[in-house]
Amino acid sequence: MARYNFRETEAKWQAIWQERRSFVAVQRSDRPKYYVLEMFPYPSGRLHIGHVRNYTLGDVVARFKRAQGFNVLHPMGWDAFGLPAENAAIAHKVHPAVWTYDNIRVMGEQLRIMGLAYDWTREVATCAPEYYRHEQKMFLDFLKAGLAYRKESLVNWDPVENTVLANEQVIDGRGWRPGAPVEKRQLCQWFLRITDFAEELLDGLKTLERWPDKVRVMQENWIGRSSGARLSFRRTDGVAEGIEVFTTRPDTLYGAAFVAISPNHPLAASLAAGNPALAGFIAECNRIGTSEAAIETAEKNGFETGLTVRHPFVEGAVLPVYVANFVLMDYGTGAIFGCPAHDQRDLDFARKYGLPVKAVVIPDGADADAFSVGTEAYTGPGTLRHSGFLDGLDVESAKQSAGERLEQTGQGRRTTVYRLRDWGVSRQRYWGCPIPVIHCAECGIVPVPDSQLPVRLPEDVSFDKPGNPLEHHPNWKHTACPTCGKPAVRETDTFDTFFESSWYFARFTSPGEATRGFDSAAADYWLPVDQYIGGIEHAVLHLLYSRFFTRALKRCGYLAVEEPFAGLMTQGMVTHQTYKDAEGGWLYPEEVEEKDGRAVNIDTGAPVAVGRLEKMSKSKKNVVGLEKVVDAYGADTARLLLMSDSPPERDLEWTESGIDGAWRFLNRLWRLATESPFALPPAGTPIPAVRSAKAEAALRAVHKAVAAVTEDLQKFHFNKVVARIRELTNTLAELDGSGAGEAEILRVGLEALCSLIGPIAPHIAEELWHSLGHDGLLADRPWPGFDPALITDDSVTVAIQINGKLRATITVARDLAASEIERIALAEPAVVRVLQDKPPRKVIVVPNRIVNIVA
RNA sequence: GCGGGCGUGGCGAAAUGGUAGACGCACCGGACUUAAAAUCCGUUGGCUUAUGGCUGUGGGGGUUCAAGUCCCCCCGCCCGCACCA
Repeated sequence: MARYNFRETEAKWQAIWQERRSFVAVQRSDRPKYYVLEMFPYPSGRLHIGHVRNYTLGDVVARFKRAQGFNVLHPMGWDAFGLPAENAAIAHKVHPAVWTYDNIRVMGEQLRIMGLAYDWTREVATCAPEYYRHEQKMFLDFLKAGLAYRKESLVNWDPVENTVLANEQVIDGRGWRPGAPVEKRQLCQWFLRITDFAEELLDGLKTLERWPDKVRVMQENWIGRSSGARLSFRRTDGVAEGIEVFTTRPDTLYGAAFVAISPNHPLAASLAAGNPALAGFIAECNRIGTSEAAIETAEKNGFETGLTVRHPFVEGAVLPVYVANFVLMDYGTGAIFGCPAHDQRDLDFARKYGLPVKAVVIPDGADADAFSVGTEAYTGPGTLRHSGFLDGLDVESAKQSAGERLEQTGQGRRTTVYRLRDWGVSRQRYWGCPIPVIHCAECGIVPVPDSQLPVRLPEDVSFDKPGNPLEHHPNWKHTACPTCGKPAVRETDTFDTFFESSWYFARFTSPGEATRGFDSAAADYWLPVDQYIGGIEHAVLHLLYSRFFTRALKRCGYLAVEEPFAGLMTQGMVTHQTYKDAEGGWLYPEEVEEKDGRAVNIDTGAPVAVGRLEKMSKSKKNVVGLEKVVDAYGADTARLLLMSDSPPERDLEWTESGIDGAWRFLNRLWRLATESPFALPPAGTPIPAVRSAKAEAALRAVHKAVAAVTEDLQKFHFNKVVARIRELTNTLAELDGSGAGEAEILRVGLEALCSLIGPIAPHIAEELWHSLGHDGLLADRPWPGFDPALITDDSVTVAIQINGKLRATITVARDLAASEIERIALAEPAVVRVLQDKPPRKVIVVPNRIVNIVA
């Protein structure tokens, strides 16, 4: 018999699925809907095998849910705007659009050979005007709703990419993609008012029960809610305007020793105008920058301004005002009061500048007068002392009470602040969606009227000069003001590319919709996405932006849901060993072979250093090409390995032996179905009532496997699914046809195996299903059920322990009375031997499971 | 510093508080073969005086008839955030 010919088989079934439109989704009410989505890729070039784990995970879910009777939507598209296209344009003199669409074509082909059950009729590319025109409209709606605004502010500037980055896109002081240190620049930029939703976005996390805790925590931290009070310190120099600070510890106000403002605080700037020394100090602070390394090593420095302010509660008491380098302008009010005894940073500062340290929170059990703070601030619980009206209160009550007093005296109010900043969406680049506004000298900022949408990117564009090509374009930006008709200039900034990915999941519900981004009825039918799958790296970026965007769209009447993704799975990376030659250069896996237990260069024989497991990436050359694997083993084999061994959220190591093992298994399954040593009865032959013990056990194994695989698929325990399928295959392989019913049960078992492995290895499953004599598609078959009576055995193995140690096992009838089990257990030779005639002190019998004898 | 996660054979991993190591990879032995590949069968946590015994889930304690699993303390690794007032 011929080996399994995966090349022919996979191509054949892919063609049939396409021809029969098997995975084209239709809105219908007779089945519950299920929307499964993988984070769509940026078309950057070619996919390697590591990329497709994500898509395979989604595909297994999609195919399983479809078999279970859900109306499944499983679309795919391209997050097609982005800087790499422009960099390629600069490096290779190729137009970004050409480069992008080339990559889409190549990567689309790659996805197709994996046999993924996508509804390709819904494919979208976000760089198409038919797509981005709708987000221009959304932006204008946001503008009307007050959710978009323009302001000048200090922003993150990436000097390599020559563009602004949002806070979320700066990691450790560096740009999120190329990793260049980010600078601060004062620029006029468009922002989306994500902070309007800070509370909702935080509260909404609680409803996302099918999200990993890790992601929820990360978003929680990013939004960063703190409750406290704002209060204004009155100046002693008669200036009416006070210094407003935010604090989470109003209870410690009696321990206040100073007030400090940020070097970027407006007051600091105005004071510096008449004070060269202060101006120098501020310049020094800004020079050091905000990078992590700089912050780590920077000493706490302050500059005494000479200003003093009045204590809010203590008549006559005054505090000095400093400019301090550790006070951030963009958190709270850009000013703090310092309570050295109960804040480590304030303590360090106070010690350095000789400020008083007065403990006002006394730990329970400590002597209020003797308690003092040395080099470590006390931040724990306790009782308020030396604190006027707060004396005797605990910390929580004192916060309350101090807040109330501030409100009563008109000096402040209790409030909540967030770490979250508004989302800056302006980018100074070409390959993005143009921001649809016009700057008119007379009328100011004028939205582009709907009738003039989309604002298309010009096709004739030059990348000769550094900076924004739209800015340099000879005529694109020149236009007439829609309001007054006079010459005006287009906005030349484009949107952050996270704009496109913030609503594509809604576009997929009605991708042909021409008047709006999507049809509301379609969005309301399909959304939220029931299962979203992607990398953890978007925990705060894309996943937070999308949650905000969905709420903003709801406010503007586009759709009804608030949370776009009801379930989220963050898959681990695919890793591979790394190889380096003597010069420290990376080598591809195919350049390395093993010889006498050592890794050597396949051409030169030179020794190769085997490095640690790392995420597959082009830069480390530890990638395995997708076509290479599919050519040698087929898509099913690759899919099987990607689902085996590791649970989805953990990393998966790609190895040659792993792919061999997966390939061996598929061939074993193939042989079992096509080369059985005894003839299978025709499809539909009933299983005889009288059957051999072996046949009976096999039948039960089939039902148990169906039950277990169904449950494990539901829980996304795909590695266990594969184990169950292998187990059943092993059991069926032991049938030799000698006993009554074996042939019928082998057929039933093989049919079940087709169904069970269908979501993972769909091509071979279809082929075997067909070869077993079925005409229809396995993909159209309902998920198999099981007989509950057959998944429990009539006899059970009961473990017998003495003092918790296993001494024997006995096989008894299921649900045998405890007293009977105890009698049998005590008669076991091993038990008798260990007990040596001494009567047991106690016997615990857990029916059908275990007996523990306490001797 | 704060937050989250993890720690089980040579490796990837299983295990509603109830027989630790399912399933696989690798290794070793055997069958088939002139030979190899492929395939099939078998062994494989460690120690041991071996049809048995002891021991074993990062370390230490605790709860329980029974702990990889629950509780407390400690160690190590990974990830995220971080001058956040």
